[in-house]
Amino acid sequence: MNKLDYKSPIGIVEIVGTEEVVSSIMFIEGDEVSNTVNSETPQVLVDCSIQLDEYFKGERHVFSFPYNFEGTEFQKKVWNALTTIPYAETGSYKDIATAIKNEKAVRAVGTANGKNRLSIIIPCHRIIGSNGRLTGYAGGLWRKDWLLQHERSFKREE
Amino acid sequence: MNKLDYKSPIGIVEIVGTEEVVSSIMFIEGDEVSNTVNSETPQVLVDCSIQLDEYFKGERHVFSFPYNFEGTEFQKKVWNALTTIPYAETGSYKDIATAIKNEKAVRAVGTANGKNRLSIIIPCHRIIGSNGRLTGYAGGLWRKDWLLQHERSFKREE
DNA sequence: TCGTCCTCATTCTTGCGCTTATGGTCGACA
DNA sequence: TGTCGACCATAAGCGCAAGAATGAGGACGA
Repeated sequence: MNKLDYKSPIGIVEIVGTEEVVSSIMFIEGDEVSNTVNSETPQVLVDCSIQLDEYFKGERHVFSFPYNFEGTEFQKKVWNALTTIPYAETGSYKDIATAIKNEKAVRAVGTANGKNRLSIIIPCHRIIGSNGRLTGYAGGLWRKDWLLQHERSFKREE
Repeated sequence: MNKLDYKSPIGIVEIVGTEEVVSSIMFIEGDEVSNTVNSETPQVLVDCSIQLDEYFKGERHVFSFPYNFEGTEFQKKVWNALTTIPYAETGSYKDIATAIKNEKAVRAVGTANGKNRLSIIIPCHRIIGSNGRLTGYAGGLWRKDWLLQHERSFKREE
């Protein structure tokens, strides 16, 4: 597996993938970059890091590079539903449950959410509790909070 | 479990049992007696060792003290069949298989035979191959051979 | 005498199914 | 606010059952 680290304002992001697709984008501990770009780094990983950089600058609201996620049927449905939430907006776990026609599977949605390996791209951070609380985030609640505020500050006027 | 060692001409025999019945009589390695008679030794174990001594002297052909064996239904049938073979005589594995009305279970008889824990009392040593070979014995083939010759030399004239 | 195949209860090994515990929830109620 | 019960997919823990391997044999052919 090829790896490439991107240094974001809120920590190192490790990008993992094959020659053709990105399979994992995760915040990792520490503040040192271990995997830098070299002659063997697949172009897709470089593209990903560039788009992430644009995202953190507030310039990019939508991503477009090849990625794939693997999981159970249920998880895929949840993750696909997540991508329908627009930039800077939020939805509740129940909204997702309803969207995939399994209204009572709110907790299962939470679990599937936590299994997502494509941070930021699949916007887990836009899912909050029905009461407005953040409730949880694999990368840490403070990052979830930061990401939401970041998106709101760069929201396009309509 | 109470234990008592008996020193036979062909090695130490370990007698194991409760206060009332003997449950195991096995040849063990080494030539030193570890468990000797003391005030706590159940009478049944002492009786057993006495009868074994008589057997090894050629004086006893039939045993009579309380013992019990545990095993599957099949094993019990095999072991019961074994006890019908008279002193100094032999039978084949097939004979036993036939006796328990399971003629083709010759190998299974061999396996059950090997699981017997009451050496000498249940005369595994009297079972030999159809071709006359000894084929096997948990305590070692040389002991099987010795026991058979021993019994033949003390066989009662009829 | 040696090798091959047949046969049987047991034990060991796997794998599947069921049960239980666990979460990034929600809603009602106090 | 805090507590509590309900609801859902996973993961992990168990139990049981089917399959493979084993062994103290026997019959047969080379």
